[in-house]
Amino acid sequence: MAKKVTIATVAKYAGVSRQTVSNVLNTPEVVREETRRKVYEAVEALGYRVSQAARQMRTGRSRLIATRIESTGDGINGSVLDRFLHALTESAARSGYRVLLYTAADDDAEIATYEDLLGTYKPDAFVLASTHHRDTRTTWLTERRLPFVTFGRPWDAPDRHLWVDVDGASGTEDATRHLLEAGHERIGFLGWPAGSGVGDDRRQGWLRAMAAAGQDTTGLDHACPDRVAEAEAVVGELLGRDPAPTALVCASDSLALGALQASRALGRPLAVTGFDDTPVARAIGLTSVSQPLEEAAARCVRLLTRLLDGEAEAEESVLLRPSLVVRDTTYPPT
Amino acid sequence: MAKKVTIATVAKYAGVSRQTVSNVLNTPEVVREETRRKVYEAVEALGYRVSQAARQMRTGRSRLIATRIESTGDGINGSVLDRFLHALTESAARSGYRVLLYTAADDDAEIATYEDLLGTYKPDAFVLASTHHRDTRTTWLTERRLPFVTFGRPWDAPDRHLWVDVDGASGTEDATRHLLEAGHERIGFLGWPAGSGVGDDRRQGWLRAMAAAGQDTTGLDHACPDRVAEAEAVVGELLGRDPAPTALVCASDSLALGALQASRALGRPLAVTGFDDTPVARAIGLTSVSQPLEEAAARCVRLLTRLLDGEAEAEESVLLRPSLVVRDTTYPPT
DNA sequence: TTGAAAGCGCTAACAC
DNA sequence: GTGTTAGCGCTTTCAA
Repeated sequence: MAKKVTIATVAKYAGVSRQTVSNVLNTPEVVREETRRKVYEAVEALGYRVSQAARQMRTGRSRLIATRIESTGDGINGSVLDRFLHALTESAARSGYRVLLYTAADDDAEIATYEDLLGTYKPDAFVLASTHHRDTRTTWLTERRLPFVTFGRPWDAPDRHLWVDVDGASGTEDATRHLLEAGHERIGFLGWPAGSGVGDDRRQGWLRAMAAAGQDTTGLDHACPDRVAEAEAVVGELLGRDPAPTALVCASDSLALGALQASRALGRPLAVTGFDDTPVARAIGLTSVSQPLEEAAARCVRLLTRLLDGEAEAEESVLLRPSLVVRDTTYPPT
Repeated sequence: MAKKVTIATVAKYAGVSRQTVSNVLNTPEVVREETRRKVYEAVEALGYRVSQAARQMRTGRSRLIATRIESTGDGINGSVLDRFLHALTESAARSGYRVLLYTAADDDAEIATYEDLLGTYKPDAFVLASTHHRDTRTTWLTERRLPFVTFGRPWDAPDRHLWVDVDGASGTEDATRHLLEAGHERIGFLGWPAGSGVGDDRRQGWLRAMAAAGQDTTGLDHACPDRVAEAEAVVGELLGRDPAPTALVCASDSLALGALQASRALGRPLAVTGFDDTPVARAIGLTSVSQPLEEAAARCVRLLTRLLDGEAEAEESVLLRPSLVVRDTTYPPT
């Protein structure tokens, strides 16, 4: 292992004092051009890197962003958070931060983890995903004035915290409009049971588009848990009705996959759209709403760095527009 | 923000010296029972947590394990690494370590990241996934005597580093045997082009099982890139031949999904097995080989902690057996 | 067993 | 513009 190269090594090599090196690194504008160059050369030649631990002891900042990695759950939709996490890691690195991972079974466990982390690794900020009604995590963090951003709106109140989210309603609205343009009229919605922020939001988009087109939606709004098998059952029953919907806007790719399987099993054509543009959608050629996850992650990091640099107040939460990825399995109306 | 509680606060509260507190925390057996209890109480009451930064300055150990988060790629198989990462985070936490994330486009970029990370955050160890032929990362780390484990065998040589892996051949062997027992004889294999360690390993299992059953495999070994669409095309062509295979062991769920779609599109029954038991397999009822990822992650952490505690030499790499998850879509032979 | 002293590498204050 | 001093919180000597 190469011997340690500290700020003192660099100073000696460059023929300046330790402090000057520190200055060059942290407030370069305060050092004379030539000195600065000498120091940079020394840093380069020696392969010097600031020790985070030492820096943290002085500044109290760890340049660490902590976030939770979720258990994949259904797994089809889970991949969305994984892609977000990947993008977050990349964005954070670009801003000089690293992502520290933790797991937690529920909100309480997560809060306990905050306490532990804050005492030990002292992350500068948290990124929370999967916000939900009555989210205790955000209130806990807010009360302690800890910097954080959520990927997902606060669904309860016009909360006093920063967030980044994707406009789900706009996504399902696009999907519905796409089906309307293809000539469909009886377009159903398959979502999750009412009460979830995300799910209800996606339902709104469908309602909006249908209303705009002057279509009646009675008897077309359906819900079931986010599992393929259940969706298949529900849709199977649906297709037996008269009149049956000719198209279905789904709140997730899992539901959409179930719907598609039901329609195939019964040999009854059904146009289906999903949500999240997961690998499965790509694989089976399903039209789906795609979230701009890279953009979302980048915005989270940006919000956070501003917040940490004290330029906070000016910043505002962000609502991004998703896009519809059209694939050709969507059957024409019969 | 609660005021800082340091080791000194605890010492005062417990009525002992600072050093005693440190002893209780690091080498409890050296402190008298009663004193120890007092200190623990103080720690509890004050909610004290050791500062990692300070500890690291003294000990040089960060209690950080660094690992790469990959871009989801195909996404169907990508979920395997995500589940592994989740499990790794959990296992690491149980051993008092946290997982630090980074991204890298290729081996060289990854090595550059090692240098950066080692200079700044000083992770105690690395976990590398997706090992491949001519892996420059492992040699780089080995040369510098940096602690690491790979999830995936070193495919080139009987390398001098620790690894944990899952026996892919055993998995496909089980799958093949399962199909044989169901009465199939012309069982094909659909894998990746020769040259990938993982892919070739999985092919071996199929060969082994077929040989054991006295089945001829000529003309039954197929390969294509790991994408659903390509698999669908390949299998579509295959089913047109005479005689066509009645069953297909696939090296991944992506390939299996493609195969299934081809068989459905043509209305030609085909029994298919996949690999990795991804969410998609679960969703569409595909029989698939499941990797024990939690176990694999736990073994990685265990190997690493031993290594870091100096009990290294005794440790050995681990080859785990996967299990076959049988689902009922597997058609009977015709 | 417990306590005192030193120092890990860095940066914020202040002096030069 | 540059150098000196101090100390962040901890653990590792060494002495009591």
